[in-house]
Amino acid sequence: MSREDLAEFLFPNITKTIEDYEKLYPVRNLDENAKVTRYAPSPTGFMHIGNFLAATIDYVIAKNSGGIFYLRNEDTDTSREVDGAVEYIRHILKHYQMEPDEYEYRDIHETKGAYGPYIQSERKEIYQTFIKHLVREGKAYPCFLTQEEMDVIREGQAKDKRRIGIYGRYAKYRDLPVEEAIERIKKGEAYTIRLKSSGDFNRKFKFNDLAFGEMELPENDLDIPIMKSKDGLPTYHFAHLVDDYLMHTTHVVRGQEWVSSIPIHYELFKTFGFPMPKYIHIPLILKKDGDSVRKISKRLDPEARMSYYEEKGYPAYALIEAIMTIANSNYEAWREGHPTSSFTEFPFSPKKMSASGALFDLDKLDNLSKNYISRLTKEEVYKGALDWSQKYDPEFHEILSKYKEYSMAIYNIEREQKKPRKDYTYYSEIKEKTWYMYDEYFLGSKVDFLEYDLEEVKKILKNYQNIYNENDTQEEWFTKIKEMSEALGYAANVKAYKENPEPYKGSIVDVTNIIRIALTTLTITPDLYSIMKILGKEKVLARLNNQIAK
RNA sequence: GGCCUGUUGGUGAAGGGGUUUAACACGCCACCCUCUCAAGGUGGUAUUCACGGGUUCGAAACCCGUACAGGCUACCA
Repeated sequence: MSREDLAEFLFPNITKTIEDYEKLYPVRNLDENAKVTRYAPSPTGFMHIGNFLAATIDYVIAKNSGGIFYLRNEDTDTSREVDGAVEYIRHILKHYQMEPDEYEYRDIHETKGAYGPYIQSERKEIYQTFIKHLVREGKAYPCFLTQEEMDVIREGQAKDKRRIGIYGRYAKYRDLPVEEAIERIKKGEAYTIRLKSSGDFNRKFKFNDLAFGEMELPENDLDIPIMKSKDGLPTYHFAHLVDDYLMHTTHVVRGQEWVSSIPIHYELFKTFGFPMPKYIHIPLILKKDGDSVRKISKRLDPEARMSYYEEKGYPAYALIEAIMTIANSNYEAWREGHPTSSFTEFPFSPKKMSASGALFDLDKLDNLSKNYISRLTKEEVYKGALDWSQKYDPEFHEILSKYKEYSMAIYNIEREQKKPRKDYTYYSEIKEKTWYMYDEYFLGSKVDFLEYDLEEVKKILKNYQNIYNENDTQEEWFTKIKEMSEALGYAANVKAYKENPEPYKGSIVDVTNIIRIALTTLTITPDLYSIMKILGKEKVLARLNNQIAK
C-alpha cells in the first residue's frame, strides 16, 4: 500500500485539488501597492487591547494603500468559542470605524467578499485538501501519540534538559507503515495529522520582519500537529498557511508572541512553495505589576479589555489616537499638522514601531479624550452622553432625553471659546459632573455647609436672595456679590484678604462657596453665574429658599 | 533548560558617531491669573542613554561580553 492509499483512506470525501482552489481564488485585482490585511480574532467574547492595536494597524495599512481589510473568524478551537462573540467584534469594529471590506456575519445573515468562507470552521474541506496533498507527498502523517504519552515525553525532555517537542526520535509514528496506520484507525484509535518536518534545528535561516528588520532563526524540526483529532479542524499554523495564501493576504500584523512560531510558518510555506506574506510583529502591550512589567492580561487587568473603554465612555476617536501613538510615536506630530484628517491617512511605518513592549498610558488617553470632548459642539457632547447612557445608565438616559436643550446648555458652559473647558474625560463622567443640575438628583441629596456657621449661612443666602436678579449681566452680578460681601463683613478682594485677614469674617470666596453649596451641594463647579443662568430663576430661588427655611 | 527579542526620564518616545547643555507629547511639582473649579500662562522635572570592556581625536549612537526584562516552548490562538 502506498501513501496515495493512505491519503485516500484518510480523506475519502476530498475530491478537489489545491489547483481547484487556486482557480477559485485568483490573485486579487488590485493596484501594485495595494495591501491586503486581515483581522483574525478567535471568537472568545472579548477583545484584547493588543488585538485592537493589530486591527488598527491592519486597517490603516490597507486603507492607506487602497487595499483590502477583511475579517476572518478563527474558530478552530471549538472549546473556546463563545456565543455572540462575532457580533461583539462586529460592534467594536463599527464603533471604531474600522469596518472590514470582506466578512461573514452569521448573526445578521450578511456576507461580503469573493474569498470566503471567512469562518474557519466552514473551511474544513479546503484545509483537508491541502493536508491530503501533504499526506500523498509523504510530508504529513497520522500520529497516535496520546496525551499521556506526550506528557511522559515532555517530562523526560525537561529532566534531561533537552528541547521540548515532537521531533527526531520522539516522532514515533512518522515512519509507521501505511498498512499499520490504516489498521489502527480502523480500530478506532484517535490520531492527529502531523507535519513531517524536514528542517534541521542547527541550521539557521534569515527572516525579514517589517518591524524588527532582519533576524536569524533556527529551522523548525518539530513535527507539529496540523490537524486535530477531535474534529479534523486544522491548528492555527496550518490555517494561517492555507487562508492567507488563498485569501492573498499581503501583510500579516500580529503580536510579538508569534515570532517564535516563524520557523513553523516558514517551513509550511516552503513545503508548499507558496510565497510568504510580509510580517509585522507588533509590540506587546505591557502592564506594570509592582516592580516588574508583564504582558497586559485580560484576566488581571480590566483595561486589557476593550469593553473597559466602552463602559467608561471614551470616545472612539480618543482610543484610536492613543493606540496610533503606540503604533508610531510620530503620529502625534503628524496629527498636529493634519487635525481633521482621518487616521487612515497617516503614513504608518512598521520600522518606526518600538521593538520593545509598550506600557499603555491611561493618563495620555485621558488627556487625548478630554481634549477631544472639549472641541466637540454641545450637540455632539449631548449625543455622546445620550448614546453612552442608553447602554450603561438607563436612568440618566431618561433624564437626558427629557431635558435636551437644558443639558446642552450645561455642556456649553465655557465651550464656545478658543480655549474651551475640559471637564469631561469620558462620557460616564458627565453625570458625575452635572447631576446637581437636575432636580431629579438634586432634591434627594444632602446639602452640607461644612464648617460654616449655619446662622451666618442663612444670613448670606437671604441677602443674596434679595440682590439676585436673573437678568443681571455677569459683571453686574459680580459687582453685587462684591458689595454684598463687604456689607456683611467679608473681603471683596481675595488678595487683600490673604495679606490682612484680621478685619474680616472671611472673603468673597466664603460667600460664593456658601451660595455654591446651596445651589449645587458642591464647592467645586463651573462658573456660578453660568450655572444660575441655566438653572433659571425658579430653581435658583427654590434652592436658596430650601436652605433658608431649614 | 532551550530558542528568540529587547534595555534612552514617572509614561509614549525622538535621536543611528561631533549641531544633544538628550526633541516633542502626557504626567508630576512650583508660581501667576482667579468667586471655587476647569482651563490658560511661566518655569522646573534624565549631570545622561542597563552595566563592563573595546573601536575612535570624539559614542546614547558601532563591536564584544555580562546582567536584567519580556515572549514562546499545547491536538490555544
